[in-house]
Amino acid sequence: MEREKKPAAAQGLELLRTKGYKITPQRRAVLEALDGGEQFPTAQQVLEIVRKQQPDVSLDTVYRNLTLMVGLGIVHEIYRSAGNAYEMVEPGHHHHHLVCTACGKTECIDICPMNKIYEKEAEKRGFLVTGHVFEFYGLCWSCRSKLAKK
Amino acid sequence: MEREKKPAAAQGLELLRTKGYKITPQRRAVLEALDGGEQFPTAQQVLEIVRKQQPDVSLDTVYRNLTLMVGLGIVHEIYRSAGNAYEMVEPGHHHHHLVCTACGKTECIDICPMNKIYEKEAEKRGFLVTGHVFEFYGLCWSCRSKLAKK
DNA sequence: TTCTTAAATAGTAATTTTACTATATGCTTT
DNA sequence: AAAGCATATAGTAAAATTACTATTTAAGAA
Repeated sequence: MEREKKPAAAQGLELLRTKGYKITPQRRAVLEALDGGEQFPTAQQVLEIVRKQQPDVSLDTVYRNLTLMVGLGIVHEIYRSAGNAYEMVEPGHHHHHLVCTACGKTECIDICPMNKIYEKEAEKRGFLVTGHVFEFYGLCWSCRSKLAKK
Repeated sequence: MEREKKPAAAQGLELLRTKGYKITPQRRAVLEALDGGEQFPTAQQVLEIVRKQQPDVSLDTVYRNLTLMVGLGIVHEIYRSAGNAYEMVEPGHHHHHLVCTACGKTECIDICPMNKIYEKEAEKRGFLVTGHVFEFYGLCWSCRSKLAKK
């Protein structure tokens, strides 16, 4: 049964094409893995999903394309001590994350502090802002409970 | 000639002691390396500085202590594609950074968007915020010029 | 000071991420 | 449809980061 293509992956492909990047089966697969699969996969998990369809894809290719897509704003990268996570950027749903430093649990928070003032401040210094990272680190409910019991 | 101890490093040691962590020569050296040496050193660079005084210190020890200090808010970690950078947190000078994705150049920007509203929003979800990351990524003046010339 | 003990370390291994190179392939032009 | 070419890939190597274990050591108690 053919899986329906989600809009975010399609828009990602369109942007790649517009920017002059080639549309390869590997790139399609990476985008589809992010779109269809589980939330916040690591690079390894993306590779595993991709290999179900294309067994010969290399880890290097996954990393190279994730990095490219992060740079283009198609994909969001979440820094975590035990393996970074990736997430498809849903157009019109810009947001950030709560990351538990104990168990790695990651969830969205619909907040963003970015504004023109900040960008102008950077521009004054000759800096062209192409992206930003804003994440909360701390303890999720489950880990707070466990630590309190000690 | 005895080097004068800087206040930030001293406060870091004090916090470690308060929290029950042991004061080891390695921890002193890591703090002094961050305080005295060059700006935004990588873990490798911290190790090199530390080894000038204590040649047998292991890389593991440097990483372990940097991570500990980041968790305690003594040290700030800056995520960069080619090697993360570290910075002593100067009490009373909370700030964030501009990071050039082309050359890695890093500079401070005296801005922070964190506020009570955000923390309360996280608390509603059972999440205890212990830290946050807010960084700008883009191109510095020098790299913008080089890319324009192509 | 000496003793005790939990925490920290050095050394090493494992994992994650990035870099390199020869080959293959998507895209444009013919 | 075929050719040319710059880009992308697989495979591998290198570098950065995290984890593991036996030994050492800082800090409090006797």
